[in-house]
Amino acid sequence: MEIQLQIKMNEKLFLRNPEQSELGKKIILHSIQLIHKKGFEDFTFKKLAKEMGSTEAGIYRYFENKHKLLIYLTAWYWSWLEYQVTFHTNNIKDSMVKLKIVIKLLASTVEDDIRTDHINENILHQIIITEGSKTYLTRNVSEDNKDQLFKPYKDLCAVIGNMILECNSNYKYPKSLASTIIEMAHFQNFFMKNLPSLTDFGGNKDELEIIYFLEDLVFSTIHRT
Amino acid sequence: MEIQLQIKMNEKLFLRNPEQSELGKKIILHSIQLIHKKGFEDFTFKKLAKEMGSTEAGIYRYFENKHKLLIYLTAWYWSWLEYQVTFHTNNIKDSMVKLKIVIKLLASTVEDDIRTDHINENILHQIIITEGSKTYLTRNVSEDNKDQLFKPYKDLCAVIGNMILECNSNYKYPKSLASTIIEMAHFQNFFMKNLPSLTDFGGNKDELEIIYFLEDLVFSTIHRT
DNA sequence: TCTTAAGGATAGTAATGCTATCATTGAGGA
DNA sequence: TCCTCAATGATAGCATTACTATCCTTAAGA
Repeated sequence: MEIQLQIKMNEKLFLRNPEQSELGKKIILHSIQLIHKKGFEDFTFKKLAKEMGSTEAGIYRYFENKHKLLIYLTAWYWSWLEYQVTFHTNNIKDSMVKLKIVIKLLASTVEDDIRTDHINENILHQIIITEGSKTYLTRNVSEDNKDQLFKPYKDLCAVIGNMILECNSNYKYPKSLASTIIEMAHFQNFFMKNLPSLTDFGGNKDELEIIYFLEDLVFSTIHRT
Repeated sequence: MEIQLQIKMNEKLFLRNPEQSELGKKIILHSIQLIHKKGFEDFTFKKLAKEMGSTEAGIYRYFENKHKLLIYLTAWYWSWLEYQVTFHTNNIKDSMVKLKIVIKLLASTVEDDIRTDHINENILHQIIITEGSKTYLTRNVSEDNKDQLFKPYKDLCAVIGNMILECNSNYKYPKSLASTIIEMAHFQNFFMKNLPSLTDFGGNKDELEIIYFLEDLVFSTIHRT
């Protein structure tokens, strides 16, 4: 069987839905490649247009500006990841096991999901690590938040928060711990690769270490005696 | 007695030392105000020049670009904070007490240090919360890191890591836990104010809650049974 | 056949991110 | 006292960025 994965995105994220045209999908495909190649600061719609063999104006018909495009990609990523979490924890009773699966999904190298043509999840994951927090660390957070642009991130955080509560319904900070896990899965990865003295993973640069660190952190915290 | 506080900054952070002239100090003073007011993305040297009643070219004689200026301010902040940590934990034997002091210093509203004329630490702290991670989340991390631009941050992380080891020399991830504390002191604060559903601090917006969360996290992790 | 929406082509404009040049001033040295 | 030189101010200029607007072509659908 051949399955295509479609994620329904918030309409406020775009001017025209990029999933519904060839040009739109090309924008997504090439923007992921180009942001990864140049970094978000050095990425422009003009360069993207050139890379795609299209025009700047054409891209502006889909996305208001490059920041909205980044929010789109990030929102897509978190939605996709929540789906992964749901799928991989399905039918599992033990909440600790579920949490371990989540940590692994958050902190591991992602493999490209072939059910999504124009999105390379592996590269997208790397982008989210470096650029993800820039989506909300702005003057516009509140406004963007009112438009629900961060809903996928908040939903995932809620899902993880609930798993934490299933492990220990007396734990007082499930949501803060959930956002800590999510952020740290990415930051420790970034630090490991770029500022290794901020971590204990030194030269070996093994993602497994991050998983162990996070598991230790989470389970000692929620199973406090 | 009247004491002035001077922090010696890495020479690579500037073209001309802003501490050593009136114009330089004005740049620091007004850049803190303006970044706080407009956010880093919307902050430009032209606007800063206008605000200061100086010229764009004049500012470029001190700082290569606005990103370097942000790194300067951030590096200054972390140096100042390490000094605060050293000062407030001086003569204290109990490592747990020391760690609690650090957490409090990291997560509390900072008061303006009158020993530094041209720097408002309270506002600077708010800037670091929102803009701090943008200093390293770039394509240039490795290069900037080679120039030692992040040394104050890494030094503080090392200090905290050592305190963690003093509490429990068997704990395996002192540095990662230290960077987690530092980052989360800021992120949870940002979330509390802007994306509260990512935290458990809801409407009350009390920094004390963040301190309790971090203390619980740290001490259950390092005192795991 | 007519309509219309999507996309290509091109132009234009204000702001940004610089660099360069020249004049002024004021402090310190000869 | 004069000279020098570094710091600053004033102004200009230029490539790029971040858009917006217009016009044209094409292909699908009613």
